[in-house]
Amino acid sequence: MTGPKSRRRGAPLEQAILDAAWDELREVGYARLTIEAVAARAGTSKPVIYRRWGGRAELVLAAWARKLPVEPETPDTGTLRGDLRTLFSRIARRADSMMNEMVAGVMGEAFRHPEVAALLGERLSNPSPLTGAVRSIVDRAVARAELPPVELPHRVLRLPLDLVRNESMTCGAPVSEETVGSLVDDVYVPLLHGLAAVQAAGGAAEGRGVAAGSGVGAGSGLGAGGGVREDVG
Amino acid sequence: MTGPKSRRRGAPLEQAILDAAWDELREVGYARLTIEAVAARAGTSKPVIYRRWGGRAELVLAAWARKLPVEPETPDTGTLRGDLRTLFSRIARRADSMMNEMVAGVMGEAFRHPEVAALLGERLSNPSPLTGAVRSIVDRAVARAELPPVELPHRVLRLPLDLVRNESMTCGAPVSEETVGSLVDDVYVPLLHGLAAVQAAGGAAEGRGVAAGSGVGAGSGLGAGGGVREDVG
DNA sequence: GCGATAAGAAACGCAAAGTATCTAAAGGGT
DNA sequence: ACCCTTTAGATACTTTGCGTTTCTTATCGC
Repeated sequence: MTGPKSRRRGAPLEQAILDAAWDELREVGYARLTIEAVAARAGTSKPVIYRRWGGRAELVLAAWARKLPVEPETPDTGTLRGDLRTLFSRIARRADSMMNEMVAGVMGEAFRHPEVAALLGERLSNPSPLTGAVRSIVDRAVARAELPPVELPHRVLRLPLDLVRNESMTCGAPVSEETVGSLVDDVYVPLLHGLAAVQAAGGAAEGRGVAAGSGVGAGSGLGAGGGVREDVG
Repeated sequence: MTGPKSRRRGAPLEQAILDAAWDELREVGYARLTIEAVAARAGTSKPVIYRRWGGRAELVLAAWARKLPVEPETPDTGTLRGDLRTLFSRIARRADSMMNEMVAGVMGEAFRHPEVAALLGERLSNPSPLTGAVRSIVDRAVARAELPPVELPHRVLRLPLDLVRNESMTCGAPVSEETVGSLVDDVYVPLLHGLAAVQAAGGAAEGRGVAAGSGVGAGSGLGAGGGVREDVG
């Protein structure tokens, strides 16, 4: 054996710490994850971790970043709605409670640490493999003439993930099949049809869709509302 | 004066504590809010607070619940798009960083305390005054023939708030006018048109819209994906 | 091998959580 | 007016984890 006094450095040590952090995250969650526990699990000590990362949030984000996005196999059920339900369900499974608890926790700290906010935002706004799946699903639906040709803005591409995450986080529980159905049937499918319609109508007026010249109160008028702002929900 | 030894009890004391909690929240935010500080500000002591609430999350939720939802004056700019932009902007202003930091923080704890999750979920899924505003805006657009008649499912009614909150929380910064524009133009307006179209077409097939009989992979098949579930974004 | 670098171990001060104990004030009932 | 139950308010305590400091010594580049 290497003996009781072998001492790792650099990359291998870093990997060990990140692995430990990830395992700890899976076992106790973000709220109960402590630097000390990660250090212990990695067989190292706190200062080694603090020398590399600024705190829990950064450590966890680094551990997360190592996990490569899983390319979801694009579902192919034969209908737009079926494909979307399958896709949304898969997202809902993967966005399990550990993941969401982590995101919620990191978010809480992101408000105080701009660099954490930046890392998190980057992580959440680039669901690259998912956007590909959405695109293929829609393309296939267009090919089947189930949907008029439509171009999907970035916002719409990332919407599935945003919807599911929002749902999962606000109810703090796994997203039910019923909810998935509602997201697909009440929101996403109609949205796709609407986008197609709007693009067919507005034709020339690219980019900013719909009634493109109409924005009356659009700029920064924003009306009254300057007062109380106590509540949102 | 009442003298240095006047002692509040019951409701008045409770109100004082909740006010203190709210003020503290506004000043230092959820992450840095401590029970001790709230007790000090309210001129009372920790045990008094712990006798009434289980911890930060419950205390803060109670303080929040006292703030009555502000009835937003329904904007009236003359166009659907203008009204929506104004409404979304107002939501974005009210969902300021304090609010979102609080929600994020409470969410973090909600995963460990089911009762907190319940309170939070209830609070977030009933944006009653907002749904009214959305309805009026849409009704007016329908009256102007800017939009075919359309019925809005609950999910669609709460979508504006969900979209803005999601945006605000994931980027940890105020939602820009540009983002608001994207939410309205790329998502919400097309969605409304799509809903109208779908309802006009599907006519009889109420409730669950679109291709109502098609759900192939809908049930619980959910395909592969059972393996890695490491990443979402 | 030598010297710079950095890991590992231990301990620190600090802050806040949550709990326990005690006192004395408030308020209700007679 | 009194007593008696309730509970506010004060204080102190244990625990936990943070983030830091110090010191020793293993590892690596030269």
